[in-house]
Amino acid sequence: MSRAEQLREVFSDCGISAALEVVGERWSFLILRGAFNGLRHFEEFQTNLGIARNILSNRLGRLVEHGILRRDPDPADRRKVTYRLTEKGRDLLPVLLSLRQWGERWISGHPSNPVLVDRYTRQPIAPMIVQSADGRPLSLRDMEWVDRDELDRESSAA
Amino acid sequence: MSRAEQLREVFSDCGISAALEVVGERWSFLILRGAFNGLRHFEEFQTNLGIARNILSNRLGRLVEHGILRRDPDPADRRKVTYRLTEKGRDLLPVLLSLRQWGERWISGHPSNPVLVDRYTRQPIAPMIVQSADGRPLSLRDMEWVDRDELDRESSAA
DNA sequence: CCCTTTCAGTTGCAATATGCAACGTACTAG
DNA sequence: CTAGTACGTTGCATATTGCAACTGAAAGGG
Repeated sequence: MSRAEQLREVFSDCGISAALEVVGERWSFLILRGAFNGLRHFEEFQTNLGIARNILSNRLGRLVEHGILRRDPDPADRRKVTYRLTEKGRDLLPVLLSLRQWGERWISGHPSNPVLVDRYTRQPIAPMIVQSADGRPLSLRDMEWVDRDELDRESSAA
Repeated sequence: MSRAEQLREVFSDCGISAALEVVGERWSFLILRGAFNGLRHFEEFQTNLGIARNILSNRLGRLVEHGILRRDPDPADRRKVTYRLTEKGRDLLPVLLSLRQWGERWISGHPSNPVLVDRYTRQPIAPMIVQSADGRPLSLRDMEWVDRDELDRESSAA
């Protein structure tokens, strides 16, 4: 095992590096965004994203491997292949929306199109926020990083 | 709107690609994770992440350029440089936490260390979820992608 | 059936990005 | 004055990405 691989091993204890191993490559998020917006087929992804065909092929394959997309032949047209989100893939929505809202606020400076709305009230969804276990919004100064063992000791001491 | 029109509209304008321009490169998220966990100095990032020095230098520079980190000389030791999150950087916390929680749930399979807790209740923060404007949790089938102009027409028609 | 087009890739090669080890420069500690 | 620390930079090797052309299977039309 190389030094780089060792380090990756050590830090894969953090969910972020674990997640990035799977969806951290270039184009992965944009492909997922496409999938959330209803893209299904290779040619749709390719023309809409403008991604190189070999890279698209590679990324779709990897997302399928990791169980984020499901790859099914189209029964109506046997040339076509349908890629769709699995539950694991759909569960990435908070990540995509957080990223999108941040980009809207700090980079592009205006809301994106299309808008994700509550189907019934027709209101756009709320900004993604960090909340306490009982649902209060928290800002960074209301929070603290605590070592897991330390936290266990605290609660057993109480 | 026809399906073809939908597809044309899907990528016209999206905060995700804007955000990825800035924080989408390899290591950027891990550097930010480090910053949120209290890393301040070049050598700290380097030894903790195991990232190559030239890449670290490049990424820190880019994050500073984009106003996500602030770079200050240390007044006590003029060899040292302090990198710290700006408000723009701190506002990436929902992205980092969503990603982390997804990685914990679907990849690593267990909670990461350290834990982010409510400073006062000592409870770990809640999972990141998508909510309606009035705070109800929403699942994907409660939501819908709508074109902005279309949404405006809906509300003026009502 | 034959010809053309569509779909989902693959291949070869050029351009970028990343990784590693060694080096440089400024500063600090002793 | 010397050794060590902090923050990089440089040169070179490897890996990833991008592009254009090509393939093969399967419609679709006449």
